[in-house]
Amino acid sequence: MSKKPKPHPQQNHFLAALDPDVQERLFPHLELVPLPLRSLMYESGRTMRHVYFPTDSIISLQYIMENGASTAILVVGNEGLLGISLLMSGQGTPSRSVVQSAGHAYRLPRVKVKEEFNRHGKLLLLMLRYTQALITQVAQTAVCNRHHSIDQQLCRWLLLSIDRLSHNQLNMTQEFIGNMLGVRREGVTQAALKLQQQGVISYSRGLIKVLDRDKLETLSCECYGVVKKETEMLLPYLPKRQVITDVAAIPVVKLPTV
Amino acid sequence: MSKKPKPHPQQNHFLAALDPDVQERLFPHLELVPLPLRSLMYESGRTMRHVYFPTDSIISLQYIMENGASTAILVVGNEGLLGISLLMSGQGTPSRSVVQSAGHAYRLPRVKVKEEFNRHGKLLLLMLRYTQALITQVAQTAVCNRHHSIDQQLCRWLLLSIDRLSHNQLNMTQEFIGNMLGVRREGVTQAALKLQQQGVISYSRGLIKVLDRDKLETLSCECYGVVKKETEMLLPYLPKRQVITDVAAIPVVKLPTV
DNA sequence: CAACTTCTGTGCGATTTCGCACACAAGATT
DNA sequence: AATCTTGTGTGCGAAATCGCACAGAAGTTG
Repeated sequence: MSKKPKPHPQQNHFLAALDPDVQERLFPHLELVPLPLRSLMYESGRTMRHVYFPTDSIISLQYIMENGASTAILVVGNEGLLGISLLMSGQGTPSRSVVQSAGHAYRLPRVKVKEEFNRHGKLLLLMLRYTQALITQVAQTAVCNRHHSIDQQLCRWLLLSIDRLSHNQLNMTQEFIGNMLGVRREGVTQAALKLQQQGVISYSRGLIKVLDRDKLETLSCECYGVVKKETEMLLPYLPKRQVITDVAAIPVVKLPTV
Repeated sequence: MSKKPKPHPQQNHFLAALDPDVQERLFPHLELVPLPLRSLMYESGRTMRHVYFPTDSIISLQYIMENGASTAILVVGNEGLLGISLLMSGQGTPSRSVVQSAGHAYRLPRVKVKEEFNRHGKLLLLMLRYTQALITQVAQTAVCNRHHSIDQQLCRWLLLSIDRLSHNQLNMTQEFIGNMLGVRREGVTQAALKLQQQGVISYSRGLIKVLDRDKLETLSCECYGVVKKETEMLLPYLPKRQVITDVAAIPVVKLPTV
């Protein structure tokens, strides 16, 4: 296969929504980072030096219990960014961030973002709105964990994921999904089987294809809809006033693997 | 019983931590609001015109499902404030806020807070830190809902609540706790019985007394500790530089009951 | 004090999820 | 082709929780 073209920074909606002057200040410091499946972006206790803006990748944020059990509480794709806590307090969070769908992200040094943040312009404004959408997603996860079946939660999870991609395929095993939802792998198998029998998805060895998105929505709990609606209300990144960027000139960085 | 003295604004740690000049600008607009048990502070779809700073009350924030089931995702006491979403986006959230422990709160018109917020001073700084602590609490609730027993969650809930009061008594029925945790009333009864038999709490008809706080902590899941640690790290409201305020001059407001 | 409402205790079968064990299937390795 | 690793399907008893029904206890009201 030949070399694929680099993704453009503007593919990340958050970056795209920044004012041209902000973009002009920040974009010279951009680095492109390929994100292989399952690489570890952040772990509790470590220091994060960059803020990441996914273009065609998905990062999920999970909390890990002392006994190793985990739950994903948030999915970040090209609608947002990873690392708002760096702006809010400078402190890390007691969480872990893992690449859930391989792809790329642009990143900026936390210092540069912080500088721009302190100008109290569009970046601050967008960050606040994104934070509220984030809180909604986390809160709805809490509710969902309490009240809904594995079947419903699987639907929600699949929808949240494909919403953040330009295709309908997901690279994740049932074991992985189990970790994300905080349930047994067998439980995911049962739920996935039902979906496959209904022709909603098909899958094999870690590759899931969504065949009937509409049906998936009807089978999902209301949680997905609530989050989606709130997100769309809070993040209407409408007029993309783009700064022309020479993508080729942006350096590419390799992340260390776990 | 004779009239009790008004609580002081500085009893709210957030207000107390503001710089004197900020306090001087804001405090003239303060109103004192008595918060009767179970009064409704906010409901999804309504407009909030004030930001509330509890002094000796607790407000809990819950999400309601279409079928009426609910889960509390956040507890707000004198360490924080209700209404950050007004600052973050101006939009409401799909949640409901209820007074969980009667008492008082000071409130400020959203416009005044927003004005001060836009000065990008201490208020903004504190608000960001508080928001991060809030996210941690919500996220930990999500994890807890997934992985821990009713017994453990009851302990967590009791601890979060009494931490925000100056005494060790809680006014809530088991039915109410059930609504907050999103579990059946009978489940709460079972869990509460165990605690009472171990001498950790005593209760009768909606009045719970915490007798052995230490034991309660050991019986709780790790979620409580994580939230507490993060909160203390993020909100070290250290030097209280107080503006002398004439409490008597602050107007008192009555909230409409549900 | 009688009637009523509210809160708490208890029992039981249904349901969901868990934990574990194991079989099988599809790629990957040699 | 033979073997190994990884991912998926299945069966079972155990545990937690649910939904419901009802009884009794503690206040409240008339």
